[in-house]
Amino acid sequence: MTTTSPQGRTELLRPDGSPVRVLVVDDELSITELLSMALRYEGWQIRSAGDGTGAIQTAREFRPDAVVLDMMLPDMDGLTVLGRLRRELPDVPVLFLTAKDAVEDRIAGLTAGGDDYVTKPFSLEEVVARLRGLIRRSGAADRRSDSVLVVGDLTLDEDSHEVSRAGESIHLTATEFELLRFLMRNPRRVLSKAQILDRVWSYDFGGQANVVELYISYLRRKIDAGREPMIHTRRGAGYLIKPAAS
Amino acid sequence: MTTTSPQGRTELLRPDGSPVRVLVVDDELSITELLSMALRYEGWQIRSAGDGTGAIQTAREFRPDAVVLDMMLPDMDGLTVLGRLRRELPDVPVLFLTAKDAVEDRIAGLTAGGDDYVTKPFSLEEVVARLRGLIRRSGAADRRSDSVLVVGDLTLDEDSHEVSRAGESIHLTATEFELLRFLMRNPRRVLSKAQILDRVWSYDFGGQANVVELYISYLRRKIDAGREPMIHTRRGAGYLIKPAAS
DNA sequence: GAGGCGGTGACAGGTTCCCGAAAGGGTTTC
DNA sequence: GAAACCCTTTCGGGAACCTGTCACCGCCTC
Repeated sequence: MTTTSPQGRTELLRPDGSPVRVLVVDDELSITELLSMALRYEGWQIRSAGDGTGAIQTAREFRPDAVVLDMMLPDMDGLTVLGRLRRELPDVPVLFLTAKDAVEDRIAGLTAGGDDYVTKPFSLEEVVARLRGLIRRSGAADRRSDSVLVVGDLTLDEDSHEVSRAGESIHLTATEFELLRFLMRNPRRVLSKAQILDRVWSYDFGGQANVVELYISYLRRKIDAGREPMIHTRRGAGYLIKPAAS
Repeated sequence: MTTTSPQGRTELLRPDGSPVRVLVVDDELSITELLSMALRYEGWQIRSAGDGTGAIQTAREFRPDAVVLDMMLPDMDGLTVLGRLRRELPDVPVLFLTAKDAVEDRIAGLTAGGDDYVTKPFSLEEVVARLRGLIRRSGAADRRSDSVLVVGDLTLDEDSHEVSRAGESIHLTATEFELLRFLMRNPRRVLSKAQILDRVWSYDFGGQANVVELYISYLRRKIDAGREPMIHTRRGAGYLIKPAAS
């Protein structure tokens, strides 16, 4: 089932209409708070834990529909936590958080069971998108919620990462894709450069806000080139996307 | 739920009909008083605090629907206050106040959870508008309150910053937009130049009052040009906006 | 008809935005 | 392991745009 959130976007709901529940496990408070805020904003119900023991306990009574799990916890190994989680909740999908340089064989095979992972530092759009994918595929949310965003004659498929305008396929780089996804998930709403930076770039990105301008210009070249423009600047406010015919 | 206030404007209310509650936190008394007055005028119930400790205490018993939080407090770091606030009130949206030149990395990630910020010096219209947006989106107020102001055949969308008259789209600059928003939120009421200056321009604006006349003339050119005028002068009193056919 | 108020053109200064160029880092290919 | 390639980011110039001041004129009020 999908419905329209207070934000005006469609959100995932369980078949019974109650909000999706997500458990966030990380030992860094700043990370759990960042994630909790972002995921709550999706309309999901969030609990967090700071270590493996707490994670198992919380999982037992909270019965989440998905888990975000840092592989690096103070009290026990990520794989151990995973094992115990699986005993409690055999079918719950898990999104792993790993350090960028964490050896790949530690996480090799983890996605085999339908789980997924992202490396730190991550962007919130990425985490939200992967989590949505996991929940959708797990069947915890209604299947009718599909993965295609449509704004005017522009479509973006979150599953296949395919983008097309007026039937014509468009190739985007990873960053361009995430930027466009964020815009399209908030159509007709002005998004400030700060908001865009906060959602699309990694939380530790220290660079200039003008990467946003640059990537907007890339998107325009690929999406608006020679057509009625869909990406609009609101000077002093931000950017927004809307169907061309209006 | 929306209702009509004594001032004749529609205002946000909680689902149970009680007024929205807002906590204002700033160490400068002049700022908390300025904001308290402006927000009370919106029909909201206001409490204020001058430091982080007071903020947490007040939040605990006042249970606000939104918080205005200066990032620069005497006793503790803004992020610390935020963390403790979140523990008390996980879902309350926060509007941050930051110095214009406060480096962007201090506020990085803050908009991610759906929170927002304005830089000092701010205009009251801006603060009120953002706060309304936050409260609306948080679901604390009734969903029916939407983001579109309508006066006659003139509409203004606070989300997309779109303005149109008789279906025809009109492009406004940021200042023009805030001025029109203020007029449209007070239709059929004369607003003095002093009131307009106080609400639409920053509280430290030192310039001539004739910027108001200037911007009124800009608005007329864009909104009333070649049409039945909606913006009217009340000589010696101020300006007002009303539907053309009356 | 004098004085005050309001409207608007012209303009300067500042800000914001766009995008070319190029560097740095990572990945793929051979 | 080197070369080639792609992606991301920084830098910076130039253009476009926005804001507010000043000056002048016209209209309203008394």
